[in-house]
Amino acid sequence: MAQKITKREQDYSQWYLDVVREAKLAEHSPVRGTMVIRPTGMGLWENMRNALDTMFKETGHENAYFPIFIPKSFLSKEAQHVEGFAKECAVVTHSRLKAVDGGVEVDPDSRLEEELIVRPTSETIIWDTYRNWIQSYRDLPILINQWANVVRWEMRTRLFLRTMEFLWQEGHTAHATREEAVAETKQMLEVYRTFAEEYMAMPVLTGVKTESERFAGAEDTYCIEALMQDGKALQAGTSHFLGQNFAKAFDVTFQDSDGEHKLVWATSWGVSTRLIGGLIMTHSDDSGLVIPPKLAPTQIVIVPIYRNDEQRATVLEYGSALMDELKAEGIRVKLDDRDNYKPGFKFAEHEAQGVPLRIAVGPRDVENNNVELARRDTFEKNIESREGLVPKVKSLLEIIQDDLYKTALKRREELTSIVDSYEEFKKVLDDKGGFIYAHWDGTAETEELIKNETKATIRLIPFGDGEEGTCMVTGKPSKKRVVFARSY
RNA sequence: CGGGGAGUGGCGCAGUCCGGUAGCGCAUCCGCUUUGGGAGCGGAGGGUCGCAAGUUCAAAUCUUGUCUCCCCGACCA
Repeated sequence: MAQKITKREQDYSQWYLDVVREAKLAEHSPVRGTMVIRPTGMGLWENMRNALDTMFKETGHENAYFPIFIPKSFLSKEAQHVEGFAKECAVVTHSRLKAVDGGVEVDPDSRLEEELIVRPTSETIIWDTYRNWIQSYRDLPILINQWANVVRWEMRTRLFLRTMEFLWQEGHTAHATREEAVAETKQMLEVYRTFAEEYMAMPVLTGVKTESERFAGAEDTYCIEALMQDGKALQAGTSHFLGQNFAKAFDVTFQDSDGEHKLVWATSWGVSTRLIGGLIMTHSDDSGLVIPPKLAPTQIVIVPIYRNDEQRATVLEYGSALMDELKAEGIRVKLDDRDNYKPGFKFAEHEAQGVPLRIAVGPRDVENNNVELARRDTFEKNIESREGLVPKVKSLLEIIQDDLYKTALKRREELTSIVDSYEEFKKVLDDKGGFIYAHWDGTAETEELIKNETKATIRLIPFGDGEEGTCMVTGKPSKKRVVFARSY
């Protein structure tokens, strides 16, 4: 069997790229750091988007759309925010090209009066808009989400994990009180956690970012943090309590019920196509993509097996009847009736693309009223009776979903360590990787030192109270352990 | 942006050192035989060698510039 996918233990980065390619999720586009998301990848994103969108609606949010172009002056209004994003903004300076012998060049006469920023995130344009929408406490809260593309001029890119243009959702809410905004921030973090666990089958830790890892312009950044198979962490989603920073910068005030004019409290929260990268590195194996049934664009593929036209007709009839029955149950199913590929080839191809369940039907199955069921995640194959197959298959999809989560959780637990000394910390980091719970004195200096010496960062500070101790580096007191890891 | 590697039919590569007008495997198309784990045989199509300049009688090959990708670092979701 030809091996088109590099083995994980041989070269994890190459394996990741091979999986993306063989699963037909995406490919590089001519401009550095940009990608074409292919139908399979987009199908996956659409399923993720639909699930999230439903959850956003259920928590009272509405979708809106704000422009991709932002006046340059807006970016400079919130100091932290500028500092965070200034270095990675694409700027539109001209409005047209002109033809010159055989090609085109930028028309110098078309220089814009005010240059435009291609949004790296939309806080500024949104808060500029909210100012006009908010006058009274009766206008609050504003609970809006948008699905959009954003551009960040990254130095080093990887398909899905970090691209210059990516698709995401950004929620932007406005509230009358601090408490309400904080509650919103936490609620949306919970939405992300639920989505990651229940749909992506990806266990995540939740917590607060340290000051150095915080979103530019936020008072607090909460995050969900996942652990990849190679022991590196991935920030999978963030929810920010923005305090009154943007309200101050954009002068967004409201008259409260007590007659006082007050600054609005804000949140923003987002997840991106980066989640697809996380999904790949959580479940996939050396045969290709593995994706949870709830998100799989195709949940079941039916592969017919035959020796001649007569058998082909019989088997296809049997297979398409089964397909119709599965479709009627709302299952996303395909019948692979291509005649120019052999079954073995199709098996390998659908495995590479991560279809969770395969049903093979051949003349023997038709005769015995059977099918062969094969699980993508475990490669387990069984002959099953055609009678009662549909409910069996439905529950099997649920079992696969569940098993993927359990397997991922077990691996995360195995890759999680608790250490007390810096020596041990370094050893665990190099030998095993993963999440490491350790005491830290709470200073940016110590955090920086650890990062410089070990490349590990504080992924999050867990919520709530923890066991007190002393910092593994400085010996100063620590209120609780924080989570370290090397990360993507 | 610094260090390293690489761009040659759709994909993977050889050819580059030592210039002489492009080849292999897979894929594609046609035909026949096949089909329960990536089919076999026969035939056919497809490349201005990433792009741009330069050197030369002659450039995939030498020189310079530039773009893109991969790995490692600094930055970030």
